[in-house]
Amino acid sequence: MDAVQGDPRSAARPSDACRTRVVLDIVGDKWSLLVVRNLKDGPRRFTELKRAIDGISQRMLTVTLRSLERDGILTRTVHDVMPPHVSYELTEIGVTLREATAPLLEWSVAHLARIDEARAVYDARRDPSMTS
Amino acid sequence: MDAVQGDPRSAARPSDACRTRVVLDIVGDKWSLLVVRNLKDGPRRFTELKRAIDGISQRMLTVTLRSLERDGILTRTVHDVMPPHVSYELTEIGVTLREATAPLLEWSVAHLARIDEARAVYDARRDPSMTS
DNA sequence: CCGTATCCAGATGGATACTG
DNA sequence: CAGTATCCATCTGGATACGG
Repeated sequence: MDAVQGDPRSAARPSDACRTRVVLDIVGDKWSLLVVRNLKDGPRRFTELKRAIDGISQRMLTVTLRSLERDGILTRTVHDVMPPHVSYELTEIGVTLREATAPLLEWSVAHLARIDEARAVYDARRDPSMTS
Repeated sequence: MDAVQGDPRSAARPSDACRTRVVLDIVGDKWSLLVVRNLKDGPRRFTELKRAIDGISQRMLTVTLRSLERDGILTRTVHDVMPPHVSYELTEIGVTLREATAPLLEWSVAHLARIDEARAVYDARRDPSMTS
Protein backbone atom coordinates (compact mmCIF):
# COMPACT_ATOMS: atom_id res chain seq x y z
CA MET A 1 0.00 0.00 0.00
CA ASP A 2 2.84 2.42 0.68
CA ALA A 3 5.40 3.56 -1.85
CA VAL A 4 7.99 1.18 -3.18
CA GLN A 5 11.31 1.43 -1.47
CA GLY A 6 14.42 -0.58 -2.17
CA ASP A 7 16.02 -1.12 -5.51
CA PRO A 8 14.01 0.05 -8.48
CA ARG A 9 15.33 -2.58 -10.85
CA SER A 10 12.60 -4.89 -9.60
CA ALA A 11 10.10 -4.69 -12.38
CA ALA A 12 6.54 -3.93 -11.32
CA ARG A 13 5.35 -0.84 -9.57
CA PRO A 14 1.79 -0.86 -8.21
CA SER A 15 0.55 1.09 -11.22
CA ASP A 16 1.67 -1.76 -13.43
CA ALA A 17 -0.65 -4.14 -11.63
CA CYS A 18 -3.34 -1.52 -11.82
CA ARG A 19 -3.16 -1.29 -15.60
CA THR A 20 -3.39 -5.01 -16.21
CA ARG A 21 -6.23 -5.16 -13.73
CA VAL A 22 -8.24 -2.56 -15.66
CA VAL A 23 -8.01 -4.55 -18.86
CA LEU A 24 -8.81 -7.86 -17.27
CA ASP A 25 -11.75 -6.37 -15.39
CA ILE A 26 -13.22 -5.51 -18.76
CA VAL A 27 -12.35 -8.39 -21.08
CA GLY A 28 -10.95 -11.02 -18.71
CA ASP A 29 -14.20 -12.88 -18.28
CA LYS A 30 -15.65 -15.67 -20.34
CA TRP A 31 -17.72 -13.75 -22.86
CA SER A 32 -16.78 -10.05 -23.16
CA LEU A 33 -14.17 -10.47 -25.85
CA LEU A 34 -16.59 -12.54 -27.90
CA VAL A 35 -19.31 -9.91 -27.62
CA VAL A 36 -16.93 -7.12 -28.60
CA ARG A 37 -15.79 -9.06 -31.64
CA ASN A 38 -19.36 -9.78 -32.67
CA LEU A 39 -20.10 -6.07 -32.78
CA LYS A 40 -17.26 -5.30 -35.16
CA ASP A 41 -19.55 -4.96 -38.20
CA GLY A 42 -22.02 -2.57 -36.60
CA PRO A 43 -25.10 -2.74 -34.34
CA ARG A 44 -26.55 -6.09 -33.38
CA ARG A 45 -29.72 -7.05 -31.59
CA PHE A 46 -29.90 -9.13 -28.46
CA THR A 47 -31.13 -12.24 -30.18
CA GLU A 48 -28.64 -11.89 -33.00
CA LEU A 49 -25.82 -11.89 -30.47
CA LYS A 50 -27.42 -14.76 -28.61
CA ARG A 51 -27.42 -16.88 -31.75
CA ALA A 52 -24.01 -15.76 -32.96
CA ILE A 53 -22.21 -16.53 -29.71
CA ASP A 54 -22.42 -20.25 -29.38
CA GLY A 55 -23.15 -21.52 -25.91
CA ILE A 56 -23.88 -18.24 -24.13
CA SER A 57 -26.93 -18.21 -21.88
CA GLN A 58 -29.50 -15.45 -21.85
CA ARG A 59 -28.37 -14.44 -18.40
CA MET A 60 -24.69 -14.25 -19.26
CA LEU A 61 -25.36 -12.25 -22.40
CA THR A 62 -27.33 -9.73 -20.37
CA VAL A 63 -24.71 -9.58 -17.63
CA THR A 64 -21.88 -9.18 -20.13
CA LEU A 65 -23.68 -6.49 -22.12
CA ARG A 66 -24.50 -4.52 -18.96
CA SER A 67 -20.90 -4.66 -17.83
CA LEU A 68 -19.59 -3.45 -21.19
CA GLU A 69 -22.22 -0.73 -21.26
CA ARG A 70 -21.18 0.43 -17.81
CA ASP A 71 -17.57 0.61 -18.93
CA GLY A 72 -18.52 2.73 -21.92
CA ILE A 73 -17.51 0.05 -24.43
CA LEU A 74 -20.92 -0.20 -26.05
CA THR A 75 -24.28 1.54 -26.12
CA ARG A 76 -27.70 0.05 -25.58
CA THR A 77 -30.56 1.49 -27.62
CA VAL A 78 -34.19 0.60 -27.04
CA HIS A 79 -36.46 1.01 -30.05
CA ASP A 80 -39.91 1.30 -28.57
CA VAL A 81 -41.90 -0.66 -31.08
CA MET A 82 -43.79 -3.92 -31.12
CA PRO A 83 -42.22 -6.34 -30.70
CA PRO A 84 -39.53 -4.77 -28.48
CA HIS A 85 -36.24 -4.16 -30.22
CA VAL A 86 -32.90 -3.45 -28.55
CA SER A 87 -29.64 -2.90 -30.37
CA TYR A 88 -26.08 -2.79 -29.14
CA GLU A 89 -23.24 -0.93 -30.78
CA LEU A 90 -19.59 -0.30 -30.00
CA THR A 91 -18.71 3.19 -28.86
CA GLU A 92 -15.58 4.94 -30.12
CA ILE A 93 -13.74 3.56 -27.13
CA GLY A 94 -15.17 0.15 -27.85
CA VAL A 95 -13.77 0.26 -31.35
CA THR A 96 -10.31 1.16 -30.04
CA LEU A 97 -10.56 -1.68 -27.55
CA ARG A 98 -11.42 -4.12 -30.29
CA GLU A 99 -8.43 -2.92 -32.28
CA ALA A 100 -6.17 -3.28 -29.25
CA THR A 101 -7.22 -6.90 -28.83
CA ALA A 102 -6.51 -7.78 -32.43
CA PRO A 103 -2.78 -8.57 -31.94
CA LEU A 104 -3.67 -10.94 -29.15
CA LEU A 105 -6.16 -12.79 -31.32
CA GLU A 106 -3.65 -12.99 -34.13
CA TRP A 107 -1.10 -14.25 -31.67
CA SER A 108 -3.37 -17.08 -30.59
CA VAL A 109 -4.00 -18.06 -34.19
CA ALA A 110 -0.30 -18.01 -34.98
CA HIS A 111 0.77 -19.99 -31.93
CA LEU A 112 -2.15 -22.28 -31.22
CA ALA A 113 -0.35 -25.31 -32.61
CA ARG A 114 2.82 -24.63 -30.63
CA ILE A 115 0.83 -24.21 -27.45
CA ASP A 116 -1.03 -27.48 -27.90
CA GLU A 117 2.29 -29.14 -28.57
CA ALA A 118 3.89 -27.61 -25.47
CA ARG A 119 0.96 -28.78 -23.35
CA ALA A 120 1.15 -32.30 -24.73
CA VAL A 121 4.87 -32.48 -24.00
CA TYR A 122 4.39 -31.14 -20.50
CA ASP A 123 1.52 -33.50 -19.72
CA ALA A 124 3.38 -36.46 -21.15
CA ARG A 125 6.22 -35.91 -18.70
CA ARG A 126 4.00 -35.66 -15.66
CA ASP A 127 1.33 -38.18 -16.69
CA PRO A 128 3.03 -40.61 -19.07
CA SER A 129 0.01 -42.98 -19.15
CA MET A 130 2.40 -45.71 -18.13
CA THR A 131 1.39 -48.94 -16.56
CA SER A 132 2.05 -48.85 -12.82
CA MET B 1 -21.32 -28.95 -32.35
CA ASP B 2 -22.11 -29.52 -36.02
CA ALA B 3 -21.21 -27.19 -38.85
CA VAL B 4 -22.82 -23.80 -39.12
CA GLN B 5 -25.65 -23.65 -41.52
CA GLY B 6 -27.86 -20.72 -42.37
CA ASP B 7 -26.69 -17.30 -43.30
CA PRO B 8 -22.98 -16.64 -42.94
CA ARG B 9 -23.35 -12.95 -42.22
CA SER B 10 -23.81 -13.75 -38.57
CA ALA B 11 -20.43 -12.93 -37.18
CA ALA B 12 -18.86 -15.65 -35.07
CA ARG B 13 -18.04 -19.11 -36.24
CA PRO B 14 -17.01 -21.64 -33.60
CA SER B 15 -13.35 -21.10 -34.41
CA ASP B 16 -13.73 -17.49 -33.39
CA ALA B 17 -14.79 -18.50 -29.93
CA CYS B 18 -11.97 -20.99 -29.93
CA ARG B 19 -9.34 -18.34 -30.58
CA THR B 20 -10.47 -16.02 -27.83
CA ARG B 21 -10.71 -18.98 -25.52
CA VAL B 22 -7.09 -19.92 -26.15
CA VAL B 23 -5.86 -16.47 -25.22
CA LEU B 24 -8.03 -16.18 -22.15
CA ASP B 25 -7.05 -19.63 -20.97
CA ILE B 26 -3.49 -18.38 -20.88
CA VAL B 27 -3.64 -14.80 -19.68
CA GLY B 28 -7.24 -14.39 -18.57
CA ASP B 29 -6.59 -15.17 -14.93
CA LYS B 30 -5.62 -12.85 -12.15
CA TRP B 31 -1.82 -13.04 -12.29
CA SER B 32 -0.48 -14.42 -15.60
CA LEU B 33 -0.21 -11.10 -17.37
CA LEU B 34 1.63 -9.65 -14.41
CA VAL B 35 4.10 -12.52 -14.35
CA VAL B 36 4.74 -12.24 -18.08
CA ARG B 37 5.37 -8.53 -17.77
CA ASN B 38 7.75 -9.07 -14.87
CA LEU B 39 9.90 -11.33 -16.98
CA LYS B 40 10.38 -8.77 -19.73
CA ASP B 41 13.93 -7.88 -18.64
CA GLY B 42 15.20 -11.44 -18.47
CA PRO B 43 15.23 -14.33 -15.99
CA ARG B 44 13.86 -13.86 -12.52
CA ARG B 45 13.93 -16.05 -9.46
CA PHE B 46 10.87 -17.23 -7.61
CA THR B 47 11.39 -14.89 -4.68
CA GLU B 48 12.14 -11.94 -6.92
CA LEU B 49 8.80 -12.43 -8.65
CA LYS B 50 7.09 -12.92 -5.33
CA ARG B 51 8.36 -9.57 -4.10
CA ALA B 52 7.84 -7.76 -7.39
CA ILE B 53 4.21 -8.79 -7.80
CA ASP B 54 2.42 -7.10 -4.98
CA GLY B 55 -0.19 -9.19 -3.24
CA ILE B 56 0.43 -12.53 -4.90
CA SER B 57 0.51 -15.55 -2.60
CA GLN B 58 3.14 -18.26 -2.78
CA ARG B 59 0.54 -20.70 -3.96
CA MET B 60 -0.79 -18.53 -6.76
CA LEU B 61 2.69 -17.68 -7.97
CA THR B 62 3.48 -21.39 -8.22
CA VAL B 63 0.18 -22.20 -9.89
CA THR B 64 0.58 -19.36 -12.38
CA LEU B 65 4.17 -20.24 -13.21
CA ARG B 66 3.28 -23.91 -13.75
CA SER B 67 0.46 -22.99 -16.06
CA LEU B 68 2.64 -20.69 -18.14
CA GLU B 69 5.36 -23.31 -18.23
CA ARG B 70 2.88 -25.89 -19.46
CA ASP B 71 1.78 -23.56 -22.23
CA GLY B 72 5.35 -23.02 -23.34
CA ILE B 73 5.35 -19.35 -22.37
CA LEU B 74 8.25 -19.62 -19.96
CA THR B 75 10.94 -22.05 -18.86
CA ARG B 76 11.75 -23.21 -15.36
CA THR B 77 15.39 -23.86 -14.56
CA VAL B 78 16.57 -25.45 -11.34
CA HIS B 79 20.11 -24.58 -10.33
CA ASP B 80 21.12 -27.37 -8.01
CA VAL B 81 23.14 -25.46 -5.48
CA MET B 82 22.74 -24.58 -1.86
CA PRO B 83 20.50 -22.84 -1.16
CA PRO B 84 18.15 -24.01 -3.95
CA HIS B 85 17.79 -21.60 -6.83
CA VAL B 86 15.10 -21.62 -9.50
CA SER B 87 14.85 -19.15 -12.33
CA TYR B 88 12.08 -18.42 -14.81
CA GLU B 89 12.52 -16.95 -18.25
CA LEU B 90 10.26 -16.18 -21.18
CA THR B 91 10.56 -18.48 -24.18
CA GLU B 92 10.51 -17.10 -27.72
CA ILE B 93 6.78 -17.62 -27.75
CA GLY B 94 6.54 -15.92 -24.39
CA VAL B 95 8.26 -12.86 -25.78
CA THR B 96 5.85 -12.69 -28.69
CA LEU B 97 2.95 -13.03 -26.27
CA ARG B 98 4.26 -10.15 -24.20
CA GLU B 99 4.55 -8.05 -27.33
CA ALA B 100 1.01 -8.96 -28.36
CA THR B 101 -0.34 -7.77 -25.02
CA ALA B 102 1.38 -4.40 -25.23
CA PRO B 103 -1.40 -2.65 -27.22
CA LEU B 104 -3.93 -3.76 -24.67
CA LEU B 105 -1.88 -2.34 -21.83
CA GLU B 106 -1.40 0.90 -23.70
CA TRP B 107 -5.11 0.99 -24.37
CA SER B 108 -5.89 0.72 -20.66
CA VAL B 109 -3.49 3.54 -19.87
CA ALA B 110 -4.97 5.73 -22.56
CA HIS B 111 -8.59 5.11 -21.63
CA LEU B 112 -8.53 4.54 -17.89
CA ALA B 113 -9.92 7.99 -17.14
CA ARG B 114 -12.74 7.65 -19.68
CA ILE B 115 -13.69 4.26 -18.28
CA ASP B 116 -13.85 5.51 -14.71
CA GLU B 117 -15.96 8.37 -15.94
CA ALA B 118 -18.32 6.08 -17.84
CA ARG B 119 -18.73 3.89 -14.77
CA ALA B 120 -19.48 6.86 -12.55
CA VAL B 121 -22.13 8.10 -14.96
CA TYR B 122 -23.71 4.67 -15.27
CA ASP B 123 -23.74 4.10 -11.51
CA ALA B 124 -25.13 7.55 -10.84
CA ARG B 125 -28.15 6.79 -13.01
CA ARG B 126 -28.93 3.49 -11.37
CA ASP B 127 -27.95 4.34 -7.80
CA PRO B 128 -28.50 8.09 -7.44
CA SER B 129 -27.92 8.03 -3.64
CA MET B 130 -31.31 9.65 -3.28
CA THR B 131 -33.38 9.64 -0.14
CA SER B 132 -36.23 7.17 -0.52
C1' DC C 1 14.59 -21.24 -1.02
C1' DC C 2 11.00 -23.19 -3.30
C1' DG C 3 7.66 -25.29 -3.21
C1' DT C 4 3.03 -28.73 -1.91
C1' DA C 5 -1.37 -29.86 0.74
C1' DT C 6 -5.45 -28.67 2.81
C1' DC C 7 -9.19 -25.96 3.72
C1' DC C 8 -12.43 -22.56 2.78
C1' DA C 9 -14.81 -17.99 1.16
C1' DG C 10 -16.35 -15.65 -2.57
C1' DA C 11 -16.94 -15.06 -7.47
C1' DT C 12 -18.49 -16.96 -11.78
C1' DG C 13 -21.59 -18.81 -14.62
C1' DG C 14 -25.29 -22.34 -16.17
C1' DA C 15 -30.43 -24.02 -15.90
C1' DT C 16 -34.77 -22.89 -15.36
C1' DA C 17 -38.88 -20.33 -14.74
C1' DC C 18 -41.24 -16.13 -15.05
C1' DT C 19 -42.43 -10.98 -16.92
C1' DG C 20 -43.49 -6.38 -19.66
C1' DC D 1 -38.24 -9.93 -27.98
C1' DA D 2 -35.58 -8.92 -24.30
C1' DG D 3 -34.96 -9.35 -20.37
C1' DT D 4 -35.15 -10.56 -14.55
C1' DA D 5 -35.08 -13.77 -10.54
C1' DT D 6 -33.67 -17.72 -8.23
C1' DC D 7 -31.06 -21.53 -7.29
C1' DC D 8 -27.08 -24.16 -7.47
C1' DA D 9 -22.51 -26.39 -9.21
C1' DT D 10 -18.02 -25.22 -10.21
C1' DC D 11 -13.93 -22.57 -10.28
C1' DT D 12 -10.68 -19.30 -8.45
C1' DG D 13 -7.81 -17.83 -5.33
C1' DG D 14 -6.34 -16.62 -0.38
C1' DA D 15 -4.54 -18.33 4.41
C1' DT D 16 -2.09 -21.41 6.66
C1' DA D 17 0.81 -25.19 7.69
C1' DC D 18 4.13 -28.35 6.38
C1' DG D 19 8.13 -30.77 3.36
C1' DG D 20 12.60 -31.44 0.40
